[in-house]
Amino acid sequence: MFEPLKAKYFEAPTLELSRDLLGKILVHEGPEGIVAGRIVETEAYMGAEDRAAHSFGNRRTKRTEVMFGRSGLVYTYQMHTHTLVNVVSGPEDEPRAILIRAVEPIEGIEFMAERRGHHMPMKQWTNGPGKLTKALGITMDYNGHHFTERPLYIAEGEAVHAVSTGPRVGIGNSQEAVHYPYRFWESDNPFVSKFRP
DNA sequence: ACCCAGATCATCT
DNA sequence: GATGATCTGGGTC
Repeated sequence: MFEPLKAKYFEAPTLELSRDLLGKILVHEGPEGIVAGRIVETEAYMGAEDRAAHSFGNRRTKRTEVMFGRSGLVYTYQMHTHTLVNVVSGPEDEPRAILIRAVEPIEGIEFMAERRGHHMPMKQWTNGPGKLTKALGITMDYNGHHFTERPLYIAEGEAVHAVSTGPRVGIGNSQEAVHYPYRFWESDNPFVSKFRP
């Protein structure tokens, strides 16, 4: 089946890792069974110097604390009623993270359908950061977990065909950071999220 | 295009 | 202790 990647994998520079995570498999071995999705969209948040990052200016709160830890840790946070999941990146005390914005359903289709609602077309199950956490059953309980460990981990996958880059989504008030090309997605993949105008 | 659900945090009072 | 903003999604208009 799927095997977790080693901790060393997550030590790559943040932008490189954001690009490389495309095609990898996000796996959750939940109580009901295995659900997995192929990562097709990510966004890098570059820590102290990035106005769009929670950790801008090394802001350290209960929420951002895990971003200061070692690479490969799970950073989850709530956006209104939704949970969003990030991969912590960079050495300790460099509070960088990569937001997983979209995945392509691979395994456990029936569990995803159940959690997202059978009336919804498959394309809309996981094409957004709040949607994929719900589809895969990822909750705030995983904050501080490590992506090399079951039951929530990242595994080797199928290489991406082509990668596009562009500005990040939904960071309107972040001044100069608004235009940084820190969003990565697999070109023409139908499970990539819609840009928010 | 708007509305609202409501966790977390900064910035008030 | 209250308010306003946010890395969003679903429903409705």
